Amino acid sequence: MSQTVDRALSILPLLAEGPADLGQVADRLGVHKSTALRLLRTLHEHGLVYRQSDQRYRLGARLFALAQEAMENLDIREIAHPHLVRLNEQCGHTVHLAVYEEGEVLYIDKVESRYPVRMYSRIGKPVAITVAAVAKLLLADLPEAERRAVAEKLEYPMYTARSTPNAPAFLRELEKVREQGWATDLGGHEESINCVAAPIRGADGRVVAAMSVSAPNVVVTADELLTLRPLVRRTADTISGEYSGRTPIKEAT
Amino acid sequence: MSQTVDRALSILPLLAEGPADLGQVADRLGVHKSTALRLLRTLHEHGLVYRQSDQRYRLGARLFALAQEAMENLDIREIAHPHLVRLNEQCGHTVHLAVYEEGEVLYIDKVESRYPVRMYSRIGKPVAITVAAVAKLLLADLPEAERRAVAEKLEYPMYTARSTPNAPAFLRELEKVREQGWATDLGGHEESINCVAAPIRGADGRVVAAMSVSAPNVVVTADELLTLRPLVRRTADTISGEYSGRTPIKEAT
DNA sequence: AATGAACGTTGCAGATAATGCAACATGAAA
DNA sequence: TTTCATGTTGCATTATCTGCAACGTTCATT
Repeated sequence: MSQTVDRALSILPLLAEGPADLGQVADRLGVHKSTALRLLRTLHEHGLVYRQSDQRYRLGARLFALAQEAMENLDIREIAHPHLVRLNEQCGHTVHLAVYEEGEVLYIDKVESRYPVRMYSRIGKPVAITVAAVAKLLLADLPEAERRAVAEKLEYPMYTARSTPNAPAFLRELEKVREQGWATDLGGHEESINCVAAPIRGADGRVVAAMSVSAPNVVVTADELLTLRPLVRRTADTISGEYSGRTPIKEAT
Repeated sequence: MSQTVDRALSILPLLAEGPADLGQVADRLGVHKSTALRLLRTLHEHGLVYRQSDQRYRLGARLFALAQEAMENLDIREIAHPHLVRLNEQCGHTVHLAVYEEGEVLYIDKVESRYPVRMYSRIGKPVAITVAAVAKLLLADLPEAERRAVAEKLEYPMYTARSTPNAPAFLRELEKVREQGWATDLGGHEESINCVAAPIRGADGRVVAAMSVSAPNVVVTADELLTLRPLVRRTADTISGEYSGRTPIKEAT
């Protein structure tokens, strides 16, 4: 809707792929170098873009700070966190919290069981939307039309033999999930990992978030993991209750 | 340098404080509502801004994804990570990796010892720059003039009685750190936590990152922690060597 | 050492594209 | 219902962005 801003913002995903110099940016934007320069300068002033020692541009530090603040402002995350921790203490496995937003599902919290490996690589990162248990719950709650639209537009990578293969299969799965009110991912993303998930609902009954417990086959079998379903569900319901009761009046000045 | 883009980008930090409606955004930008609307729409199309159910705007999901990708593209992080893990295995304590960027110091990696508590609240978040051991190392390496300028502009919050109180004290500390080539934070941020840090240098000798080991008093005394200094330093030097040797030719197409 | 290429940078004139206005639409409150 | 607040659209004005061409630098090559 605003050409200049549109161009400027298009630079960000471009730089996300890796550092680029002025010429490359200008080319990929389809504008003159001087134009690209001025856009980059503006992005730079706002800290969204950084100029490294070799003169090339890459994404800047302010971006992290913004993402952090945004994350911390999410009401659900704040409310849910202690419950996720408690659940983790009870069952010992990894616990996730995820939300849906315009075609994407992303983890906004995670409590890990054992290994502290690369935790940051997950939170904030888009979820494998076609297979993750939390994604199924979040998508299953969308209005029929939107659900269809999203499902059609997705890609269906076969992470494993059990991955959801295509849109029709996905929609069927969503329908099932919708009816039963919980979801699983049994080796659909990584061969040896299973998950059970439950929805967190707002006051109006709409699903506002979803949480899951994940564990590798070597620790517990899928069947054993499924015995946790009532516990997961109870936790989710507790969070739902707390979230619904709350009046989030926050008058920013 | 570009007014339109400048205005649009100013919306982001504004929304980072919390959700806001059209009127509030327009007011704080000092522009007409219609203008603000069009800017917000453009931000929205790029996923940087999300419109929640109550019509108010808040920061969007794409921001997280961008921050993620940006982080994963940092060469130093990639190179350093395995070494951080190894160090963690050897000493058992929390290990941090941080970089400096235009007035800010931020953690870009972390390997935690025990509790998986709120790891995400740290990575990507600006560091307590006036007290953190890694921050001292990074700032100590700046050219005299810039170091002064940064030090003058900082705030000096007294987290504890041992926090750096003001700019002169900070500059003295930086001078000391600069000479000795390592740094500590002994209860300057949180009363019971101590850190030892060492610099990671590029081929030209400039400090490109800093790493530290942190542990609470209850686990090891400050003196005990300081015995780890050689180990930390050796690890940092190893990373330095690996980072310098590398030719980072990455022709993005 | 000198030449040339590649890249980043600046000033300028023209024209596109952003702005504010005013009117309309919508929905909530009185 | 009326009223108020908020979001939205079309349009004329003009401020703002664009592309050009020339200049400055740096680096590699001859």
